[in-house]
Amino acid sequence: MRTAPTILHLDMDAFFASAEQASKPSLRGKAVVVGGLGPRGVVATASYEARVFGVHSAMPMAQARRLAPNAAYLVPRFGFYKSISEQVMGLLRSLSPLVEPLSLDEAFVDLEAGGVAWDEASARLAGVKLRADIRAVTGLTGSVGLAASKMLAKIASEQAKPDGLVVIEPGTERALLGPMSVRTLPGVGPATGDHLRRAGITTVDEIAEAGDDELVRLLGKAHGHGLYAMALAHDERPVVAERETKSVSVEDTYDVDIHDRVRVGLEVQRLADRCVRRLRGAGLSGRTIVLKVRRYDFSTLTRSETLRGPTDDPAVVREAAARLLDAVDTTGGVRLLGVGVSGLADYTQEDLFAQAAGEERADRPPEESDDRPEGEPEAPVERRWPAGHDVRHAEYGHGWVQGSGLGRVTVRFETPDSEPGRVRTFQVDDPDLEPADPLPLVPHMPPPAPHEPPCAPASNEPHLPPASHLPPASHESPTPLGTRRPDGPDGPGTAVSQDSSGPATLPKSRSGNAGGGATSRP
DNA sequence: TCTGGGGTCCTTATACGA
DNA sequence: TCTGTCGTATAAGGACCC
Repeated sequence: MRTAPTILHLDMDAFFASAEQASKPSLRGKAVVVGGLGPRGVVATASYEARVFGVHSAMPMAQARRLAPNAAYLVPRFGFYKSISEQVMGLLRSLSPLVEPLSLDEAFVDLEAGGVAWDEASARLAGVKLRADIRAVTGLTGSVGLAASKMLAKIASEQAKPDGLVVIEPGTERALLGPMSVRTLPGVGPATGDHLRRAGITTVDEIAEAGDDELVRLLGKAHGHGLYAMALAHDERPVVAERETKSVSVEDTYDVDIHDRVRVGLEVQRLADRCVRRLRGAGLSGRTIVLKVRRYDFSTLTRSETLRGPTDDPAVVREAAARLLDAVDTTGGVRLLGVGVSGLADYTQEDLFAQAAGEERADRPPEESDDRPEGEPEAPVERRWPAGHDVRHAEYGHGWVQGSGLGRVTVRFETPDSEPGRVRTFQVDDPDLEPADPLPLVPHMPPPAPHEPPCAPASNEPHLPPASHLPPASHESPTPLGTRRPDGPDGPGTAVSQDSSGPATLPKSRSGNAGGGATSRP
């Protein structure tokens, strides 16, 4: 156990929702819910304003809509979040080479390995600077926990939320942890929590009192030993930078249960192809094919088959998945299907074929293109406008989809550094309207990373000057609410005019940030 | 109106060869 | 040679995490 709080845990605050608010001025200070919008969607992230209504992650979307009917409901844009995440991870890696990302919005950093911190004062300093850098580079806030172990650093960042920093000083861990709920400890979810409660254990102290043997008796060897150690604040897990992938899988939940057996078979084939595409994209192959079926009553079963050797051949995976499906009773309907591959190896069959037998590939079908059901005519390419996605209009410039339906799409025209914009409605097939990449959240980002997706160049739309033309601090909006751009009728009655007088949750100015957040590398 | 998607790890049962 | 045992692989399910 370390003697100084040199493990840092970063957790971005309501990440997806905050990113959307930063990207869309009209949503700042408002309830925003990001998640699946279909009839079976769940909440991925709710903004703090939405949490006031009781909305939280993993809640069914229908329930969220009942609790917060006036919130903005958006579909997740993972590419956008990933590009922000890469900026944040870059900042973390400037602190230490030992960074362990847990997800797009969370990571551990070993500050000692980076040489930037060895005692409490230096660790705190690194945490403070990190938070400032994140704010400057992304415009978003993150919470930081510092402690002598991973578990405690994570608990600290949880306490720091939102937008804070908490240090747990070595020596104070037991006293801090003792009165907390068992659910605080990593690995204790609803089931284990219930299990412990039935045994009369509800606090961390009570786990410690119960003893190692009792925990193992209740929860089994691995879980029991592990939990007992955690309760004593013993956690020696190292920060691990590189984790190798153990499995690759794809799954779909359908808006309505599928009853048609033929259709089930076709869906499984599609999923197998998608899975292989992902597998190949990662340069991997695998031996074990897994089929997952969730039935109408939510009962879930998996069937798996292990091949003699690893494959990344779509035909092989499709056939294995089809065999596995043969052994599953789907009467009553299925709500979810999934295909996965595990037992991964580090090469692709592509390589082997290329080496061994390059010629017999000719008769294989072109597998990349068959996501589309064959026989599908290509003509009726109904353009889809997912809520929250960026668009560009030839005349009105950059905006985002506020909603669509009945052949029309409603767009709000605003950019991360503009005032809240106005709303207009178009036909879904309006030729002047096209999908666009997200704009950067902060004016001219520090190092224009070469691998950055094509969201880099700021708008060249004449009505909305690029952010870099604006004065640094409080600028006048080129399109203040209420002023009109030339011509065009206003949006229809569906447009809700929004009061933006409330304080923005997110910082817009980058006052006094000399380095632009580009921290020096050690 | 219920309950996503992509993972990880653990437990238990079973088969099999030495 | 028969039987029990041990270790390993496989299969299935469950809990948990973000």
